[in-house]
Amino acid sequence: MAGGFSFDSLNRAQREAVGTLDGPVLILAGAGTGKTRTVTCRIANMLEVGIPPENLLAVTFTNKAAAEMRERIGGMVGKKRAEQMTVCTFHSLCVRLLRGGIDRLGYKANFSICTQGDQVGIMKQLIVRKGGKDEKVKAEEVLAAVSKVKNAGLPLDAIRDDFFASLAVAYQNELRARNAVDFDDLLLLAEKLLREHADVREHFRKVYLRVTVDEFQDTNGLQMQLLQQLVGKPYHVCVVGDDDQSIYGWRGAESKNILEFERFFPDPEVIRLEENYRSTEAILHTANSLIRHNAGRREKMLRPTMAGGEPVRLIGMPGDEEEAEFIAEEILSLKATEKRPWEDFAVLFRTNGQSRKLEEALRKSQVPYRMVGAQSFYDRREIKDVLAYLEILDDPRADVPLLRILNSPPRGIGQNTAVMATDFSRERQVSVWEAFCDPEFTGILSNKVRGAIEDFVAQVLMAKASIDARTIPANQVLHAFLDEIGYRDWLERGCKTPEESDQRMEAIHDLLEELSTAVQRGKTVRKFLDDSALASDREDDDLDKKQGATLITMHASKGLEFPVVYLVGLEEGVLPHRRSIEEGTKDEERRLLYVGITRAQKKLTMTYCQYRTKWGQRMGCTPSSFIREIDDKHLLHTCWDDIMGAEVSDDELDDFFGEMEDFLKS
DNA sequence: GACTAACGTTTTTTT
DNA sequence: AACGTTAGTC
Repeated sequence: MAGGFSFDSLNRAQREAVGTLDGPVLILAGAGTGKTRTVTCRIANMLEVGIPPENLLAVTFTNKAAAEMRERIGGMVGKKRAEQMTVCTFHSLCVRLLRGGIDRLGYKANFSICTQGDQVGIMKQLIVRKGGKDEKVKAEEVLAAVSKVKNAGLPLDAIRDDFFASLAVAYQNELRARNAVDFDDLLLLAEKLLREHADVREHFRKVYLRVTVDEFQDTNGLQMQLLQQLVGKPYHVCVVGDDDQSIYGWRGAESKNILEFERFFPDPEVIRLEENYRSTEAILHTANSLIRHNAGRREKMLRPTMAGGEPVRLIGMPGDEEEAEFIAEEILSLKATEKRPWEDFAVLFRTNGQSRKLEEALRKSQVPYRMVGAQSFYDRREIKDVLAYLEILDDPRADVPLLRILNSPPRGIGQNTAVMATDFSRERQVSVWEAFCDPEFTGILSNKVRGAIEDFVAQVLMAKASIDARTIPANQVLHAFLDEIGYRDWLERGCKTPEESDQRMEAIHDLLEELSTAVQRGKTVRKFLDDSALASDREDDDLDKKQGATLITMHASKGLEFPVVYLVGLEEGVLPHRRSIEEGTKDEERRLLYVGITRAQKKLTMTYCQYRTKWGQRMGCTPSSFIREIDDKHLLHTCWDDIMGAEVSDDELDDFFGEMEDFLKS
């Protein structure tokens, strides 16, 4: 084959998938069945048969997955062609569509993207405005309801609770007034744009002749509708997924999309990848025996290619402290006895809160580790602030970032002034910035506040002019601006420890660095901001660059694999999570455990505790109900006492001999 | 408007 | 236990 890659190493099903390029294709790819390899080969094949790269669209679940996929395809067919393809998430794709056409939907093209934090901030204000100070409704709860109806394609007044519904409407008006959209709006508006404007739709259908969607089990109803708008006859669309790994139902994901794919795209070629190359028979048997208990699956069998293997261990621990210490100590000893690098080990947990004890134990045992997920780099306050400033310098009429940084650092423009400015801007249908520049507004303020606003406006205009002139790189202008307004000083003063201060300064430095490379590569500031808003990736996000054992949530572990895996906290209320029991979504928790189990290649250990410390209080635990469902053919059920009992006696023996030696010497 | 002290709340998972 | 929010003070 010409392109420097061949299909020789693929099995029959994989080869069929790679060779079937026309019409709708549904690839059901169980865990560890070489899905990524198959998909990348399939796309490489499209390029090989002469389909131009710019006509290919591949949608992934995360930006990181997108970068990886592009990389791998680049390795097969050359970097240049890989870079001409569109590989991105649904959300990034929507930004791309909307930057060009959102004006047709009544928004201005320079719309801002609200992240979670922005949304919560806006909603909190609205709750106070509409319900009073003592209103105890939680912003997150209302937003969850809003998100749910948006993703279901329902109008906002479909929310049952009247107060919630009125907040939802107010929230949407607020976004609209600030020319901002949230994550759901990106999908909603892009779908609307394609549906209502035939010329736009036809344009993109001609651009994206072949569409591939990865992790299809995690798409929601809205994304499915978007896909339908995007793909016209003869439906050259390929979706890849595994309904057993659908773990984002709480975000609106509908495994219905995969179960009823043929309803949307008739008569698809259905290809099953069932041969597992990742895990031992013992691990796969354990996984299969668990997932059997879910109803309404696309029945499939994961067939092991590695017979036998070590039995899966299930260990009962006294408490979460012992659980963490046990794992830390065992990693330490396995590293020595089995000559494994730290990177071979992963500890998977249900909630981020469980990581603290594990981190402490690993630190104590001096096991290097890397935390994946947790607080996103882009969610850190200083990062959000700096990005807000950058957005202001790009376009000061953006209300959301302006209100964010209006008084950070304090410059005499407080809450009251902010409220007055937003009220004025709402009445006049202008941005807050324009209110600031309007003498009719500044005229009603005290001399002191007016002066503060005028100074601020002047500072921003000065820096903006410098950015627009493009003689000095944007990162340098921003850097100088932050120092001029005293942002870094202020931030540093607010830090309690020197370490905290170092961390925050470093984060800002890293961001400016990122901006610098982005600008050098010819990206606009706007594009940089868009990418940042949608980036889930952390700091030096490349997992491979960091060394150490991996600490990760089960959700974030999807798509990864490790030779040695620990699944902790198999307790009722933790996994399955208490809330899933209340809401009757235990099936999803079962899939989550299934995902966790199938991350393991060689050695799997699951643990549960008798008690767990929660909010500084010791709480009793009962083992997870899932434990009963697991077949014990390859299972070794022990407890901490048994294992430690043996080791303690060894230690005691050592002590005994040590004392004897001392005695003899004396 | 800014700073401090006590208070209450929290922990599902993420684009 | 740790964080963010709120009330009270300067």
